[in-house]
Amino acid sequence: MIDPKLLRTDLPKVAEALRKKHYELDAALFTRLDTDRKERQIKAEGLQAERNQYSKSIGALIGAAKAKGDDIEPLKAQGEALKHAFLEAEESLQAVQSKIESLLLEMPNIPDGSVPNGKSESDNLETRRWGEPPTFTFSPLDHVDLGVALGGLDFDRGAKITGSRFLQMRGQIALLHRALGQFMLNTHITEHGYEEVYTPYIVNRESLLGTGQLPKFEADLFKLDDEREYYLIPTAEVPVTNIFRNEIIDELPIKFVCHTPCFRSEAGSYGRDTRGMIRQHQFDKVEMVQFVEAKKSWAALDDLTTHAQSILEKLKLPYRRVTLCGGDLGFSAAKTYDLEVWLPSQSTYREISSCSNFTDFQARRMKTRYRNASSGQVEHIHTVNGSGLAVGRTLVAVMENYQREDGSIQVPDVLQPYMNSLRVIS
RNA sequence: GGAGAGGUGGCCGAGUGGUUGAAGGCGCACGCCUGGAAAGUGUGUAUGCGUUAACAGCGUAUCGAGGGUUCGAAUCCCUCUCUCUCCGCCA
Repeated sequence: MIDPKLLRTDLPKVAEALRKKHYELDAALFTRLDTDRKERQIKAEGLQAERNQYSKSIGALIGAAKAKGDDIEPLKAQGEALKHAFLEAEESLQAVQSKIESLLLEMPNIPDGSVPNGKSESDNLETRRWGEPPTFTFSPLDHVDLGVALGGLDFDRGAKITGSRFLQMRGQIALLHRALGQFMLNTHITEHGYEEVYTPYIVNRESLLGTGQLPKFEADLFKLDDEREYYLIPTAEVPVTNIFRNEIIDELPIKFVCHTPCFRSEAGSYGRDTRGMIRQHQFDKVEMVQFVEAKKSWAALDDLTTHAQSILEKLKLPYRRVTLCGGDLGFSAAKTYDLEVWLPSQSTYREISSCSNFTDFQARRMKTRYRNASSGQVEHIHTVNGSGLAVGRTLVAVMENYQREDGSIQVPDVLQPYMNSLRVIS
C-alpha cells in the first residue's frame, strides 16, 4: 500500500505517477475522505479522553456522594452519556476509515521514475540479449509434438484426470522436469546465497492481501470450498513473502528460494496459449525472494535478475531481458524486468521469469519492518522477488532448443548430473 | 473425531473489575564504580494512529482475534483461532 502520509502531502504527484500505470487516482475522493477522517478522529479521541478521565475520577465522586448521602445514579448516568457520545463518534470514524482502507488496498504501487511509458507488452523495452537462437537443418517441432511423440507429455490424460490446461508427464520428460527444478534450487543455494524454504501451498486471505493478489485479483485464484477462505498459491511469492508478516526483522538482508507448484485459474485468458504447456492451471516454479533495507532494493533487484539470468546461461538458452512499461507493470511492482526465452517453434521470445522490486508496498500491507541500526527507527523493509525460473516453461525451452532431427532431445550438460548421466532423451 | 489445559512486553513471569502499557526477573543500551574486566549500582528499554517543525510533549489504541456486559475490562460472558496433554485415527 502507498504511504498514506505521502498521499496527504503529495497527492497530485502520486496521481501523476500512477497515471503511468493507467490508474486514475480519485484525488477529490481521497481528500474528502481524509478530511472527514481527521475531523472524526480528533472528535472521537477527544470524547474517549473525556470518558477515560471521568472513569478514573468516578470512584472518588461516588465515595463523596455516599458520604453526603446523595444519590449516585446521576453520576453513573453522566458516565453513560459520555459513553454514548463516544460510541457514536467512533462509529462514524470507523465508517470513513474502512472506506479509506478499501481505497488504499485497491491502489497500485507507484512505478519507479525509470519505468518506460507505454500501454502494453509491445511497449516494453529490451535492455539485454544473450545467446544466439539455434539454427536447424530441419524444421523444428514444438514441444507438444516432441513430447507426445516421446511419450513424455500427455495432455489428453491430464484433461481426463482433471480438465483442460492440466497435463501429465512421464518417464524421461518427467525426470527432465524434476532435474530442472533441482538444478535451479541447488544453483541458487550454492552459488547465489539463498536459503531454501518449504512453505504451505494453501494460504489464507491475509497472506494474499499482504502481497497484493487480493482484493483485486480474486478471479485469478483457485479458492477452496471451505469456510476458512483458503486459496491455492498462485506463486511461492505469497507464502514466502508472508513469512515475516506482522514482524519486525532484526537482521537483513534475508534471501529465500522456494520450489513450489503454482495454481492459476487463468480466468480471462481462454483463447491464449491453448496449445501445450505454456499456460497451465498448475506449474512448478522456483522463486527467489529477498527482504532488504529500503536503500538497497534497487541493487537487490539487479542482483536477483542476474541470478535468474545465470540459470538460462548455464542451460545455454538464448534469452532477452525487457523492462516492463507502465501499462504492463503488475499491481504491486514498482519496476519489473522480464526474462524471455527463445522458443524456436514460435520464433519468438516468451516470458520465463519476472523479477520485481515492490519497494515498501508489500511491506506496508504486511506490516513487515526492521530496525534501522543507524537511526534506531523502525522502518518498512523492501521486498524484491523473481522467478528463477518457471520450471514448466524452462522444460518447453529445453525441449525445443535441444531437439534433434530424429525427435530426440539432447540433455544440457548441467542437467546430466541430475539425470543419472542421461545424455539424450529418446 | 472425543476429553482437558493454556495464549500477558525481545524472553520468563505476576496480575479475577478502578492511576496496569502493564509488578518482578532475564536480556539489551548508556552511565557510575574499576588499572581493565567481572560483580555491584543507577537510568533507560514495545508498536500503530492522531496532533505537531519535532524520532519533544500531549491524546488514543493494543495483554491471541472479534463481539458483549459495565460509569470503568488483561481481569466477567460469547464466538473464533492457535498451542500443549491424553484417547482414537493416520502419511
